[in-house]
Amino acid sequence: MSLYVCGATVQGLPHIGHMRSAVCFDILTRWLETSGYVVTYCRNVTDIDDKILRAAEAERIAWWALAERNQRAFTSGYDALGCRPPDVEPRATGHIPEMLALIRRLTDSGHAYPAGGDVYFDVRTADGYGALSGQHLADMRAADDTDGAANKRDPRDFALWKGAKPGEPYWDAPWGPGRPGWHLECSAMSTRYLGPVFDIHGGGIELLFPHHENERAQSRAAGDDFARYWLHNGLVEIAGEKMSKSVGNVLLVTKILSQVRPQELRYYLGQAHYRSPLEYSPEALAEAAAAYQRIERFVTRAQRALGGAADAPPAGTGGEGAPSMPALPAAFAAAMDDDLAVPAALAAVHATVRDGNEALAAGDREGIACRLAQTRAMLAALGLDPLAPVWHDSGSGDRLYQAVDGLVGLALRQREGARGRGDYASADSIRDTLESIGVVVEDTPEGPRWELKR
RNA sequence: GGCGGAGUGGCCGAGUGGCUUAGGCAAGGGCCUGCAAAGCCCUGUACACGGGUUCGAUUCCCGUCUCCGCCUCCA
Repeated sequence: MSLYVCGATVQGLPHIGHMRSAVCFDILTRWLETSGYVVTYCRNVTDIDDKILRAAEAERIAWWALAERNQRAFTSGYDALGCRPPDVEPRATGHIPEMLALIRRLTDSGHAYPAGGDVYFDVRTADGYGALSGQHLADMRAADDTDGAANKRDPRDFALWKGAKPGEPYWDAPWGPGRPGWHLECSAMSTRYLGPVFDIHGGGIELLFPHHENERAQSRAAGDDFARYWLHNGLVEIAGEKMSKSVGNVLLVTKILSQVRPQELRYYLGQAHYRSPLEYSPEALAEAAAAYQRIERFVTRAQRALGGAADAPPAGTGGEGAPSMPALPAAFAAAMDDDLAVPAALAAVHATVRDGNEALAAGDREGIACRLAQTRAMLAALGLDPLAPVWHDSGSGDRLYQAVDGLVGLALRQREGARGRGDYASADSIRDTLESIGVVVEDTPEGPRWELKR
């Protein structure tokens, strides 16, 4: 199964809208793999465009340094949310020869024409232009396109190659120095890695027109069959408006991650159906975090009840263990098979968690083990296994944790002593003190437990 | 003006022609607990509005209103 997703134009820092797209397609690839497909996942990086040049100029740094820096920020965002890296992440500037070759095919076949240093795609020569997005050429508003409008045969024609203006970076080309048009980049890179026909092309819904329509038009005009299926994720909105750089209402990933843990943000972004718009609110984010914590608590309690030792992660978590697949509940699989109905799939997760909690209350080890395995398998398919290594720091924090655990243990022993004497005032005082420094105490049949307040 | 999507109970968010109480969060009651916490059980006003089809519509059809996206760079 081959998958191409439009990644970021690295003009700025990643916001949670970018992350939603990444999470949606990460869930898709995980589910395809869980279903037995071998997936080749390609997500591009647009590292040259007008906005990048402008931003670099404003910061007085090189455009490529700005692009590189922002790309790293995107990568850390994807990593933090447990999105597995694509198999290939091509950058536009690394594929100029492929792009020039594609333009050549289009000019040779009469679908493109050079004009004034640019090269344009002639949309009137494209069969079925508009079919993907349902647009009709006649009904479309003419773009008040700034550059090059005068050179176009038709106002709807779009640039495959943009002639360099003075001071702009450029690559040499038969039509004069310049740089590739945005739509062309994706056509060239997707077919370079996935072949002239591939299975799924994804991206945000705002890319449907003109970006994807144009990709499709030029690739098919060049003789490539191109994508078999198109998937578009809905946008994240704030106060009834889409979140975007151009609107100026972006919520940066780093900012949200100072409020919730990455796995909670992932749960939030992934819980709505991928095609639905997602209206952001701090309350909704907090609810998602609470819902995830409920699942997580079951997993940790079940682990503990079964004797603790962390077992191998279930299939699909990105671990390289043998894919010994625990049985996924049928309701979960059916939901995921139905156009990736994650909300319904999560209902199956919660039902299993409830069963598991009942098993815990009853001390039914077999029931606990079964529900734990099922829950983790389902969560792994969503990239949300609470025990997956991605969510846990390793190394540096351990000694500190040991020290804190020892100190808290000391306080808890004193509290147990007070409770044993019936001195509940002292016991509660100790509990309150611990809570005031962020340590939540919970009494269980096996003795007190503590964890950091979230 | 054209194209596409959406309006569901306090909130988020699924779904279906007549029992899905979807699920979660929040709220109230109960069990458990020294008290809590966690967990489990129970509980509530829902399907934008107006018509129509139907034995029956939140679910189908028509109309109206509102919102969002795209038609220009954008996950």
